[in-house]
This record gives sequence, structure tokens and C-alpha cells, in this order.
Amino acid sequence: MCKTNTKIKIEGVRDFSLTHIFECGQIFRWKRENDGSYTIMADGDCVNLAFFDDDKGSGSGTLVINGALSENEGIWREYLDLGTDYGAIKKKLMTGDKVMATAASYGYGIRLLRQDPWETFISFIVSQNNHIPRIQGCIESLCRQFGEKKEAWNGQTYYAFPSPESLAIADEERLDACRLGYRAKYIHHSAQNIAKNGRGVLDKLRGESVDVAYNALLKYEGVGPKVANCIMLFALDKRSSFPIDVWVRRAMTNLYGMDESDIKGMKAFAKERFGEYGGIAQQYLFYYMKELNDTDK
DNA sequence: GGCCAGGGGATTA
DNA sequence: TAATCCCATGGC
Repeated sequence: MCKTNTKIKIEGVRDFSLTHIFECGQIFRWKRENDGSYTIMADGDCVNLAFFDDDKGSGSGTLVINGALSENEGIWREYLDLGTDYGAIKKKLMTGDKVMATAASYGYGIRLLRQDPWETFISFIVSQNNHIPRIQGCIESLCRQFGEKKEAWNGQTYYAFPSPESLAIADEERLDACRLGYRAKYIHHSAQNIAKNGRGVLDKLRGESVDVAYNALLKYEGVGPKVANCIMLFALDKRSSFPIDVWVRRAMTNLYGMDESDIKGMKAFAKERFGEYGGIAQQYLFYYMKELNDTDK
């Protein structure tokens, strides 16, 4: 837990749940504390997010960002996408769609974070055909093996997310220690590729069209349609991206009655029905489908 | 387009 | 203990 000497307090936050945001699979580095708050070590800070619902489970309340400087409030608002009216988006998505009405009610506090492109790039190569607990372990190992050792203002030491340059020159033994399996060579090769021109080549894709960004991402080893869509959705502001993985495919099959092999049809369906909010719809479906699976047992 | 190997661990049978 | 599964991709 972060000892706090600075904090930002934001009142009147709506459609918000830390659990939904950090457990819906868009990010793997925030740690849940026993009190339900979440902590991360980054950029020399130890930051802890706590949310206080006005009424339990309402999604409306006060957000406290412990360990953050007040001058950075704008950065946190942007990261947490607080400027977007998710209530209005949910309303649109839920209209005339009972499946989505149930899914979005269940994951009422999901928000899409605006993440760092490089971190997202590596994280979702790691994520492919993998379990979330193991993804978290792999990413933590990568930080520990190749990230810069740092000390936060509160004296806690931690390891930063490794740079493209450090992964480009990673030696095999230490890469093996991260238990990445066959993904290790994807990460090594793609890091070498990105290190040549710097991580800015990914940041630049934010300003490009969906098609340009998508095709640029597909050129990297280990990045296929699913991973490219995740990077675009979580880090490049391409909110219409609709990544189709095992769970979303299952949702489309079991809940919408589509043919499980018809990926093309699912993409077309998402574009037609969810449009510019495809990515948000995808998160509601993913989170809800996993819950259905858990309660089934 | 279809098929299958690739790692490894968590979960299920 | 064995089989199956996992936010897939690359190569054939």
C-alpha cells in the first residue's frame, strides 16, 4: 500500500468500478489490495486508487488517487477516460439488445484506459493463447529481469517496464526465466525492430487511421489480428476495434447465436451493431462471458 | 482456407 | 495423474 503525502480527489465520478476496470483484461499490472483499492509502481511514483461508492455498487462516487501530484490530475483523468460519458454509451448499446443490456449492467463500471503503446504492444503479445494469472506473472518477470530498478518517493523499490532497447539485447537465458514459451522470440524480434527507430514509431500510430495503424502493427512478428486490435483499442484510441478472442467468440456464439467459425461475420456484426463503440461493447461481452463461465461451475 | 506445432501452467476430469 | 484450456500466430 502506498503511504500518501499527496493525493487527488475527484468527486462525482460515474459509471466507475476499479474491479471492473482492472479485472476486465485490458491491463495486467495493477495490484489489488485487501481493501479493494489498486496499486501500481510507475514513473518514480507509487500510486494507489481508491473508489468510494455513494451507494454500494452504484458506480457513482468519489475517486481518490493517493500518491499523485495535483498538477497531474489531467493526466489521470485522461488515463481513466473520465471525460467520456459511459452512461450514454451504455444506453445506446443496450437499446434493443437484451444480451448487451445484461452484459453492460453486469460490467457497469468498465472504462477503457488510455495506455502506453509500447507496454500494451508487449503485454498483448504475451497474452496470446495464455491465462490472465500467467500473463501477469510473465510481465512481472520481464520487468524484474529487464526493467530499470527504481525507488519510489516512499522508499519502495520496484522495476520499471523494460524499454525496447533492453529487450532488444535481452540474452536468452534471462528471457527463458520469464517463462514466455514460444512468445519469447516474438518479443525479442519485435523489440529489436522497434528499438531501431525508438518506441515513438508506436506512439505515432495514434494519429494514423485505423487501417494504417492495423497494417503497421501486423508487420511485427507475433502480432496478428487479435493482438493488433487489442493494441489499437487499449493504447491507440481506436475505440471501434473489436478484438475477437475465445471469450468474445463464445459470447457471439452462445449469446447471439452465431456460427462459431464465422469470424468475418462477427466482425461485420460488431461493426453494424456497435459501430464506433465496438471496443467498449467487446469489453462488456468479454467480462460478462467470463462471469457466466465462472458461475457455471 | 485449414491444420498444427509452439510453452507452460492453471484448471478440470 | 491425465487431459484440457488459455484474450493466437506463423508456416505450411
